[in-house]
Amino acid sequence: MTTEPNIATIARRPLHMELVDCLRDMIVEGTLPPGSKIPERDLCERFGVSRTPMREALKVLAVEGLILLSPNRGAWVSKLTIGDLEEVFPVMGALEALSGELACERITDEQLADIRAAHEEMVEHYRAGRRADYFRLNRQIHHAILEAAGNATLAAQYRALDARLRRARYLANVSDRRWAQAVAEHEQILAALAARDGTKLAAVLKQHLRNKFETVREWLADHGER
Amino acid sequence: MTTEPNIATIARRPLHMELVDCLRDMIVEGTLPPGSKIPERDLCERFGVSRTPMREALKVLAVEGLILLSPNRGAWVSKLTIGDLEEVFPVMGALEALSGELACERITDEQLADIRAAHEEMVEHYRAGRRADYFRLNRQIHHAILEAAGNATLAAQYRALDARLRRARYLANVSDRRWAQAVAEHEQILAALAARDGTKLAAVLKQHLRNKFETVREWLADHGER
DNA sequence: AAATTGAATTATGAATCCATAATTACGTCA
DNA sequence: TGACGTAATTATGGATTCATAATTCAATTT
Repeated sequence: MTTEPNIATIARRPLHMELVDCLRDMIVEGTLPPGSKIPERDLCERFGVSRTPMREALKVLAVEGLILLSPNRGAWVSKLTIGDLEEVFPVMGALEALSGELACERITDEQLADIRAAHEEMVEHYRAGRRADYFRLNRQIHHAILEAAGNATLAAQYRALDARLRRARYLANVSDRRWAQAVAEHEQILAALAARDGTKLAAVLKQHLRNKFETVREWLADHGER
Repeated sequence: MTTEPNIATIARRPLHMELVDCLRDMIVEGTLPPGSKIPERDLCERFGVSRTPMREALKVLAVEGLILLSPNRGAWVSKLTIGDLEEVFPVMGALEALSGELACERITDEQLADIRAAHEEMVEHYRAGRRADYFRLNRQIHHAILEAAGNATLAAQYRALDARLRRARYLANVSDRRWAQAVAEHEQILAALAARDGTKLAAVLKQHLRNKFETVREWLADHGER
């Protein structure tokens, strides 16, 4: 929300914010694997900070849903179960659809051009089989659509959920068939955006999301966290 | 998410959680008015706690969006502007619609009966002009629908946004016209739920939400926080 | 009189310390 | 050998302390 303390400030970021970003990355990238206990003291030593900012950071990550705090027992990295997945999917679907509708109302030609460029580059990476680069551009495109929707509240909500899934998406390798399908969907996404067809875009994005979810679901079923 | 530390624990709640709940209420009820600075030290004395748990609580509330932290400058209660409102509305609308659809898929006859009972009581309060009691039951009904939807992720997201608006809804007096309209909509909500008509319920809930928003918007326009 | 500088005050950020709950390790007994 | 109970250890929750950034306010200058 919009409460600005009177004066714009340049101050350096507090330690706990720095820690939140570091820890979030560590969780998303699997350095801190799901279900593992978070060794508060060890982390403090590793980062060279005292427990106070670390504890503040853990409180923040708990609200974001990435870790779970148990009174007097410490912090655990939250697991992602198939059940969780089935809960998160409809919520993200609703948000994703909304982002598509809003983006079509508001996107500028310039923003569209940027997305188109990223799309072309992404397709190149797909053709060359460069998974990591593909994923980077993919993320960038979805981020840009969210940006074009021009709704900070929506973006924040979406990103919070996305972070919880990204851990699994990070590990799950898409099959060739699903990958091809995803690229085809991206073509449709671009077309709908260009036509400013919000209803269409919402539908495509939702389908695209389902694709992602199936990938994660299969991975979870195999590498089973229960 | 579902990570349970191995053993279920009965332990007493940490202080900072207690504080989060207290402060959230104080903000929602206007004891800490929007835009005001939060006097950390004073609050610590008032509650008889040290600064450590208080600061942890402030971090949590900042993630929830109820307060705004400025490095080295302290915490302010976030304001709600009309611009914020227009951002939050579509997001809540999407979540509200989803909750309606899911509730229709899953609600049990027993849950429906409870909601019907609450509805009857609420209508009584409306007829008698008891605003406070009406609001309490109203909130209870919406809570029950969210419960019936059986999606904890959805519920958490919705409640976070709702808390940010409740401050204004708390103060804004609905006009007689809007109040009557709201009650009429609640009749429709009940009917759609009973018929398990998810599409219909989603539409009604969304319209109902718009009603609420217009009330808040008018109040904001008058008692203008910009 | 208004504005600017600098000292005094106050509040925040972070580290350390202490009490207590939880876990682990060990020893005893069935 | 295995289960139980108790002591030792460890980790967490909370209070306190210290350093530093921000604010206040008075004094000086224009």
